[in-house]
Amino acid sequence: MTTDAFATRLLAWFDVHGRHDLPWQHPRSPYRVWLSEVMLQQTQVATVVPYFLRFVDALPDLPALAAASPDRVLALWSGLGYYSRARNLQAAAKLCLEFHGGELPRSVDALAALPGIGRSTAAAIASQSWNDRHAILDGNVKRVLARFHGVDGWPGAPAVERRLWSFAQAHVDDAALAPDRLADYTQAQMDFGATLCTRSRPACVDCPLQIDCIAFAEGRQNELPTPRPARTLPRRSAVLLVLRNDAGDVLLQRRPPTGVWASLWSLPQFEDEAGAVSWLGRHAVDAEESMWLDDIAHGFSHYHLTLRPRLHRLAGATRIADADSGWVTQSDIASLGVPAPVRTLLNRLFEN
DNA sequence: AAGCCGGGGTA
DNA sequence: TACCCAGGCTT
Repeated sequence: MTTDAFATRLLAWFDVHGRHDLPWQHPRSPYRVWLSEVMLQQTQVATVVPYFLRFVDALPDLPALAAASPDRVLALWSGLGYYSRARNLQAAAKLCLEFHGGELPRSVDALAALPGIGRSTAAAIASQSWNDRHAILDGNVKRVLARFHGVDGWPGAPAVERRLWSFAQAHVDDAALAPDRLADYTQAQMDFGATLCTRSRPACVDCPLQIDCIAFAEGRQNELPTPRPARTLPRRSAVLLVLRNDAGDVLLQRRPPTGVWASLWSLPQFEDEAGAVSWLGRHAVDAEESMWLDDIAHGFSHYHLTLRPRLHRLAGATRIADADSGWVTQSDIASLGVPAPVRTLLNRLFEN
């Protein structure tokens, strides 16, 4: 199983072609590795880099993260998506302060017991922070192993995923993989999948694993890994109320603690126009002027959403703010967690 | 096992 | 448009 020298060939490739200047590598601390790994869940490197730099500048260590207000953390996450990652991140920081002396725990099992850290992320943190010998299995590794070992079937299927984990474990257990190179090996797998063994048009001519790669031998590198089974996503629509008062401020509401965009600040949202009209009537809102703005198309992983914003300019003093809503200025919005399409809409609004 | 949870890059 | 990405949590 390990005679293919998978790990050592990958490391030799990494020394020449790997990425050695990512921001979380300099300096490389457990806190920065952890933050980067969570940000990188289902999110590409180029997207993460500016968010990572802003986050560590604002909250440079674990105690600072634990002590920050939840709204501050969500604001720093705003635009990255999957906001439960941010909530879990802070919850984990508080657990570390309470149970682990203010640091990340030193074992993968204790890491994986923290919210937001699963098996692969725990292994990535431990190997990169302390050179611990643990296998990772992220999207990159799944693709590389599916090709190298010729594994058929969608990697998201549990049976396929179990096979891929066993291959990943066998490679990391290779005695030829030096104990001081586990951090590099983890990074090498990610870099290899992200830059050479890419989803489309992999650079097989430059591949150090080519002679043992089953997909290449069978000419199936463009067919593996097997794509996810097709699914047609449902379409939904919603009406957003853009209320502006005399001062030009906009009314934002905190969203419910569960569901999409949980606990973020957004515009009042309704299933349809009737719901919006009813809400306006209940709050005795008297619009001086109103108009429909351009629709916003927004895609989620499980449905498509069309947002239909309706602008109302309100006359006179309107008192509809409470603990979960308030009138905000353009500069207020910068410090709040706001869904990306709503932030785009508000930025356009304030420019006019 | 399947559904939920964002946003952006890419072909 | 459709798919994928340094996944994990909930049911």
